Amino acid sequence: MGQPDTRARIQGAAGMLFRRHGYSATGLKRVATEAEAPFGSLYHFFPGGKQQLAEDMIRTSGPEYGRMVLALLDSVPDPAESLVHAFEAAANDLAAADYADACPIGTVALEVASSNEVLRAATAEVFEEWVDAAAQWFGRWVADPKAARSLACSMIMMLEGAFMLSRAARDTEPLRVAGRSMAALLRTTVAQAGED
Amino acid sequence: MGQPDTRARIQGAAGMLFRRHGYSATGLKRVATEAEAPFGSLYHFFPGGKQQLAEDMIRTSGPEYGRMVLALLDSVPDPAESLVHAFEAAANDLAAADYADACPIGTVALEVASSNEVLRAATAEVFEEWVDAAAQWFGRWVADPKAARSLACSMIMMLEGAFMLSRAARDTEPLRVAGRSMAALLRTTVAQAGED
DNA sequence: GTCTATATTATGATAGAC
DNA sequence: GTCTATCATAATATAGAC
Repeated sequence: MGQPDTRARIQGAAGMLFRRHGYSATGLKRVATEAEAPFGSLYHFFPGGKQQLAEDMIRTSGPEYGRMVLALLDSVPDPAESLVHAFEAAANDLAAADYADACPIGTVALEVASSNEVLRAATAEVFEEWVDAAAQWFGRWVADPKAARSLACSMIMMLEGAFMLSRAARDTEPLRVAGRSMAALLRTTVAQAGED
Repeated sequence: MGQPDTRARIQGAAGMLFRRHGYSATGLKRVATEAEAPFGSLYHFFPGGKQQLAEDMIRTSGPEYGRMVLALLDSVPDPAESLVHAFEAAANDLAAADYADACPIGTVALEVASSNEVLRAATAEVFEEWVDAAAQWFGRWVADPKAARSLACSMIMMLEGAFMLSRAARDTEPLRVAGRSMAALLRTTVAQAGED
């Protein structure tokens, strides 16, 4: 390695561009420029070209992002309050990034769902991992595994949908609404279980 | 008009491709081919090129789709049950379309959010219209306008997020979970208002 | 209004000197 | 491993015959 990790810079630039503009709109020339790397290095480190670069991003940034979101979920003792705080943190981050950087794989996931089987499968696996991890977290307050998994899946969906609406409107309100709705959903699930 | 509405065929083909593959991945050559229209006709009817074609799609298919979804929400007297049925209908439609045709503007909305101000604003206006219309519907069962609007926004977000996960996994389960969660959210909101 | 041909630029990808 | 030049192709867009 001559430069301080050319490969990492390429990965970083690709991840940023895929996240902001999606798969199709991201050109490899632009990736090389943004990474301050010669174009040839891109194919040296990623012989599979654009698809390999995207799959690498999905399988690296995806799990990382999942861990980051899950880590936000223990900010306070009350889980419902934690949900509100986590979505508020996401809202603040999104606004600070000028509504550019939301979910690293969401845009790509929709783009490739019907056109690239390799990348579709990669995004599906990441979503599945997120739901599994979140279901474990909800399991700490909801005894029924099916109920915990339903909450987990709902949280991921609400987050993705909230990112879409917040980015489109350039307004954090959808994300804040999503957090309050998830808190209400958790509270009512816990209360309902207590009745049995 | 010589052929039975060349313009409409171009609109239809563009809408289908934008919906399935997004904005960047949709080529105008392919649009013309799919529409069985000569390439020149495309620029004859849409001098603004790709962007005009996309904006037209967003402002036409967007409101149409909103009305279609809202119309599903009165299938049965109980509103919570209606929500479950509406999401189930969306799930069945998506599976029948081989997970290709979900929300007509969702993919485009994420793609253009940080790169095309005209199209971003168009998607934002459509989402706003949807939330307004849904808030009116929820208002029939929830007296507080803020609560009704919160439910409406949550429903749209949950639907968009569910489309993303269902398309990625090629599985209708996320959409069905979303419907049940929205039903629970409505029920708890109605119950909570009754306590006051 | 219809349709073909083409201009121009960008894309993903490769070859090969160093 | 680095970097440049270039390939082949496809993109958006336009010109102009009919």
